[in-house]
Amino acid sequence: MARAALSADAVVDVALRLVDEEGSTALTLAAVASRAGVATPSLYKHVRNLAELRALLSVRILDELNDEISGAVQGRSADDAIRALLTTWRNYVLTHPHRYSALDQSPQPQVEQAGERLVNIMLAALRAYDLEDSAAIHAARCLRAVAHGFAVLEIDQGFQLPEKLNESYDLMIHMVITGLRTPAPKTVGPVE
Amino acid sequence: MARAALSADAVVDVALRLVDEEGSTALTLAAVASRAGVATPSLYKHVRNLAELRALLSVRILDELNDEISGAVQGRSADDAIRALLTTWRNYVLTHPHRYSALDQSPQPQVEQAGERLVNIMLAALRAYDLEDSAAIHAARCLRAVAHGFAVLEIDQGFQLPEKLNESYDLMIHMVITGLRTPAPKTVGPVE
DNA sequence: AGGCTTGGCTAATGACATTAGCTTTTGAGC
DNA sequence: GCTCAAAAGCTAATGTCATTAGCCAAGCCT
Repeated sequence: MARAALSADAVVDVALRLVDEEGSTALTLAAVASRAGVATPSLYKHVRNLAELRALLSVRILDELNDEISGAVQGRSADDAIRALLTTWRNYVLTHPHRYSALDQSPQPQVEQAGERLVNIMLAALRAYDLEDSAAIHAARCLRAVAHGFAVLEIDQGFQLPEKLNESYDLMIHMVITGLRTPAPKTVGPVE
Repeated sequence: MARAALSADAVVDVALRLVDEEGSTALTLAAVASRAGVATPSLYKHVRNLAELRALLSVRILDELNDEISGAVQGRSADDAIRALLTTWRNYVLTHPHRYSALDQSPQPQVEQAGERLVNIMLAALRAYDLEDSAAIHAARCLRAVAHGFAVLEIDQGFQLPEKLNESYDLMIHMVITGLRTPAPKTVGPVE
C-alpha cells in the first residue's frame, strides 16, 4: 500500500464531521477533499462517487443510531422497551440533527441492510407482546414510521411551539403502546 | 405586458409535469426551461431562483393533497374521519409518488402556510373527540408524523413484502385511533 | 408616434462531479 | 539494498448546473 493517508473510512469520518458542523447540504466532494487536505479527484481512489459516499455515511449514521437504541432497549421489555426505543431515537435526532437529515433516501443495498438491523432491534423490543411473526413486522414498521416521521418533521419543519413537542411525542408513544395492547383490528377496505 | 407567454404558475405547471414524468431529481431549471420552450435564464423573470420554484411546487402539491383530504373527510367524524384522512393521504402518495418526494424540506414561509392548512383539516377531523385545544394540537402533529413517516418510508425505501403494506398501515391507523380514545398518559420523563 | 415595461435572449462566471492520464510513493520479494 | 507494480496522489479537461449582467423586441398606454 502507498501513502498511509486516507481510506474509505477516513473519508467518511471527514464527511461526518463536515455534516455535523455545516449541515448536510454542505456535503460535497470538494468540501470533503479540502478538509482532508487533498485534491478533489483523489477521493475517487477511496470512494466510487458522491452517491457512494452518501450511502457509506448513511450506513455509519444508521449503525450509530442502532447502537444507541439497542443499548437503551437492553434489559427492558414491552412498554418500557418501546418507550426507551422511541425516546432514544428522538434524542439521537435532536442531538445530531444534521446527521439525521444527511440520511440517504435513495435505496442503496448497504443502506437497506443497516435499516434491517434497525428493524431487528425493534422486533426484539416487541417480543414481549407475543405477536405473530407477521404482526410483529407490521408493528416494527409502524414504530419506524412513527419515529422517522416525527424526526423529519421536527428537524426541518420546526413545527411551532417548541416547548410542547415533548408532549406530542409522549402522545405518539402512548398511541403506539395502547395500539399494541388493544386487539388487532379487522383489516378495513379502502375508504371512499 | 409583453408576450403573453409564461407566468410563475405556468412554470410551476411545467415543473409539476416534469416531476411526475421524470422524478424529483430531474427538477432543474434547465429541464424546466427546455420543456417550456425557453432559455434557462428566462425563467428568472417569473421565479426568483430554483429554491423558490421548489417552494412554489411544494405549495401546489400540498394544496392538492389538502383538497383531496378535506374532500374525503367531509361528512365523516371521529374514527371514520381519521381513517379517511390517513387512507386518503397514503392513496395520494402512492398515486403521485414523485410529487410527494418533491416536497421541499427547507422551511419557506409559503410552504409552512400550506402545512398549516393541512393541520387545520386535521384539527377539524379531530373535533369529535372533545380534546382540549393543546391536546388536539398534539394529536394533529401525531397524525401528520404518522402519515408522513409511513409515506416517506414507503416511497423511497420500499420496505420489502409489498403485499402486506396495507395491513401495516391499518395497524398504524388502529394505533392512532385507540390512542385517541384511551385516556391521555401522564407525561413521562426522559428515559435513561 | 413615443416610450416605458416586460419577457425573452446570449454571454459569462463559478461551483460541482467526474474522467483521463501522469507521477510519486511504498511495500514485497528478491 | 534494488526493482517494480500497485496504490494514492495530482493537474488538466469536460460537462452540467445555477445565477448574473446586459442587450433587444414587443406590446400597451398615452
